Amino acid sequence: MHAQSGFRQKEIIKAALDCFTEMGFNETTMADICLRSKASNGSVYHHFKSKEQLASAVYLEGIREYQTGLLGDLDKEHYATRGITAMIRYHLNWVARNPEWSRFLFQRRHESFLAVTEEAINALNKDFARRIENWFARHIKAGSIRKIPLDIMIAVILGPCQEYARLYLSGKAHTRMDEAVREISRAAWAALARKRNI
Amino acid sequence: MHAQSGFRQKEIIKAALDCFTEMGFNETTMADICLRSKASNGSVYHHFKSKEQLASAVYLEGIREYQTGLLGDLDKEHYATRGITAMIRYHLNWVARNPEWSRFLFQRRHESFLAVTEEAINALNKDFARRIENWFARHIKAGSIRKIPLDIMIAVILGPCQEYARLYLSGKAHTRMDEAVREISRAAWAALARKRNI
DNA sequence: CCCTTGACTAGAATTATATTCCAGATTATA
DNA sequence: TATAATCTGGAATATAATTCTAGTCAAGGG
Repeated sequence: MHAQSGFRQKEIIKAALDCFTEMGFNETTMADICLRSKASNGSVYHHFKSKEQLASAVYLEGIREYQTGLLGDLDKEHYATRGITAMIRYHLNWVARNPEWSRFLFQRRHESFLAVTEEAINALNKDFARRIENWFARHIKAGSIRKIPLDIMIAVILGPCQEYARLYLSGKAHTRMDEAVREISRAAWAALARKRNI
Repeated sequence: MHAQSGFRQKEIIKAALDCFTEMGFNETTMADICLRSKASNGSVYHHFKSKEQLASAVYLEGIREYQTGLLGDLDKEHYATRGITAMIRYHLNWVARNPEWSRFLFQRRHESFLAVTEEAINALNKDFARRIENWFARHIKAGSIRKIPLDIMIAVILGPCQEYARLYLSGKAHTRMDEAVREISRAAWAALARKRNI
């Protein structure tokens, strides 16, 4: 192998992410990515068949990291309240720790370039959704969470996180993150709890 | 004037939005826009100095329409509960009625091309934010809504709308929209009400 | 009525950038 | 070591944005 197999590939993905965060997706040229990754044009195109596919690869790398971590944290929690808080905390912490990935993942979510890796992304999402769904089903059955359609559930829990994260990433959030976790968790729990609650 | 002043301009904006929705921003070429709007290359560049600026104009047109409508609905409501429901209903209805604008506005929100019209956008947003802020301040003062930082408030109300809208627009929402309005309103109210509530 | 001006339109020329191509280098393996 | 597979470099090509030049058209002043 040259150095390590996959080494170049990772270098290029890293460089691409850096460029995308610094200058935006449309603005970064392949030449920028070559320069930053110290790989030649030919090399980049050997590993990724287009700018779009490279962007997809960046996306995939990020989403995988995010999802596995979230599921890890969630599975540790057996009480509904704590599980929901854990999700919210995980999401916001992840954003704080990985601002570049976050920007890319959450803002590029609907880019058409993702079509290139659609199957891979769908596979990831499907498994992720299934496991999240199971967790909720368990708690609805047990009676600790109100019976609400899953899409609404997701909207009520993740929506506020996303919106706060958006503000946070653009420097427009005033509330500290730990307080945001508390407040958003409280809101989510008030909305989802079976019994009356503060 | 040729025909009507500003007529060409509007034609071009309309054509651009159509192209963007059908093929995505990156994928549509200026040639596509010329073809669809029946304007020549030169004409398009006479009215808009770049593809980016054209996209900005599209964005601006949409956001203005959205914001004025929302404020209109909100100002009609004097009870806190009803105001919050009105906001949520307005948002989701707007998305349902204007899927193309919605996709463009909410997905392109962070595109760097917006920098071109930054001042105009900031001016709109600033006024919008001020008026929203006043509405909430009134109700917090009156004691009907818990005292929560504004960014969290926005996150808790608009976040779920956005997330549901995203699912809706990509055809992944299962819950009907009128039910979504009810559920999300209930959730928001549970989270924000000063007194215990269902 | 003619001339000038400014707003607008057309399409060709230019430039920037993504993509393709191919020759050569490096590594793994037989 | 021979050979195939993988990888790299950079030039050549293609595509699409942008600029440029030469107009057309309507309105108003002299």
